[in-house]
Amino acid sequence: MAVRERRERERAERHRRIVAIARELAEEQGWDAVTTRRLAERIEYSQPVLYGHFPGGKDEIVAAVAVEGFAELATALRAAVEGRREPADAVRALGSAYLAFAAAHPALYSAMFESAALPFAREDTPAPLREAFVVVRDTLAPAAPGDPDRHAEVGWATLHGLATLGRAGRLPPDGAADRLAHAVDLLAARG
Amino acid sequence: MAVRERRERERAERHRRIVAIARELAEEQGWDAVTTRRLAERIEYSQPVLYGHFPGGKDEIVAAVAVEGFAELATALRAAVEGRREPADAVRALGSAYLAFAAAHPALYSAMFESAALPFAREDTPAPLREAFVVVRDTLAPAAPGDPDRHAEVGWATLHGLATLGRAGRLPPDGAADRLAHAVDLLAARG
DNA sequence: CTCGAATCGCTAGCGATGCTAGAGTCACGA
DNA sequence: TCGTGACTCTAGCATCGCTAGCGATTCGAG
Repeated sequence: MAVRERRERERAERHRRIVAIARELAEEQGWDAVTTRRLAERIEYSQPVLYGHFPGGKDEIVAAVAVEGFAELATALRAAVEGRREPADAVRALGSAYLAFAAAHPALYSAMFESAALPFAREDTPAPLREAFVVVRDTLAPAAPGDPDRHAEVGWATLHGLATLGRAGRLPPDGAADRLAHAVDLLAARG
Repeated sequence: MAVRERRERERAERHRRIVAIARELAEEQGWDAVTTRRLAERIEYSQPVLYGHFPGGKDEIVAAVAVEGFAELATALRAAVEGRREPADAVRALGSAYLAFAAAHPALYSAMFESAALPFAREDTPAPLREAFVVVRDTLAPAAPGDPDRHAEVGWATLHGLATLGRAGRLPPDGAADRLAHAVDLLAARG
C-alpha cells in the first residue's frame, strides 16, 4: 500500500524533473542539446522511462516546458501591470515585461512559440495560455479603438514580432528601448 | 578548354538546382523532409556533392533558400505598393502583400526568419534582405511619427508577429482581415 | 505463506539523420 | 605517354528519436 503511494510520489517527482531538466538543458545549450539520451542520463534513468511519462516523446516534453513558460509569463505580466492605474503606463509596463521575459528566457520563449505544437485559440487550450492572453487583452483594452480582442491580438503580435526579430538579430541591438516606447505609443494612442 | 567551361556551367546549374529543390521539397512536405539524402537523390548526385557547393552543409542551403525568399518578398512588396499615392493606402497594400506572402509560402517564410541563421542588420547583410527592409521603411515613412527607421522596425515586427502567430495557430483564423485593418490603422494613424 | 500476474525499468537494436574519409575515375598539361 | 589534379562515388561514423523484448520486483489471490 504505502509502496504504491511512494511510487506515485516518485513518479510525479520524476515527471517534474524531466520537464525541469529539459528546460534547464535548453536554456543552457539550446534545444538542439536536449536529446532523449542526455535527458535520460540526467534524470538517472534509461531512455524508455521518458516515454512512460510522455508517450508523445520529445515533442510532448517540449510542450510541457512551453506550458510552464506561459504560466510564468502570465505571472510576470500580471506583476508588472499590477497597480498601474494610467492605461498608457500599464501598457508600457506590459510591453517592457514581455520583452524582458523573452530576452531573459530565449529557449523557453522559443519553445512557447516555435518548437512546441500547442493547441491555441481552441477549446482545449491549456489554461496558462489563456491566462497570458487575458492579461495582455485586459491591459490593452482601455486603449483599444475598436474590438478589444482584435486590439490585443495586434498588440501581442507587435510584442512577439519585436521579441523574435530582436532575438534573431533581425533588428539593430541598440534602439530596443526606442522601439518599445514607439510601440507603446502606437498601442496606447487612444487612451 | 571547352570542357572546363561546360563544367562550370554544369556546376552553376547544379548549384541552382540544389537550392530550388530544397525549397520545393520544403514547401511540399516541410523542412523536416529536406534531408541531405533526399536532396542528393533528387539532383541525381551523391551526398558529398552538396558539400562541394555548400561547405556549411544543410544550414547553408537553407540560408540560400531564405535569401531567395527575401528577394521575392521585396519584389512582391514593391509591386503591391507601386503607384499608391495615398500613404494609408500604401500601408494597407504593403501589409496585405506581406501577410499574403507569408501565408502563401509558409516554409519559405520559416526559413527566412526561423530556420536560417542569416546576418541581419550588419555590414555583411545580403542585399535582398536590405532591400526588403527598405521597401517597408519607405512605405511606412510618410506615416512615421518619429524616426522612420524605428517606425519601420515596429511596423515590420507587427506584420511579422501577425504572420507567425497566425501560422502557428496562435490567433483565431477568422478575423485575420480585421487584424490587418486594425494594424494598418495603428501604423498609418498620423498620415 | 506461496505463487501467478502485472508493473516496472533495463539492454539492445532499428531506421534515419548530418557529415566525412578514402578510393576510384577522368580530362588536362608536361 | 604519363603523372597530376579536380571530381565524384561508396562506405562508414556518430548521433538522433523511438521501441521491442527481457529480467526483476511487487501485489493480490488461494
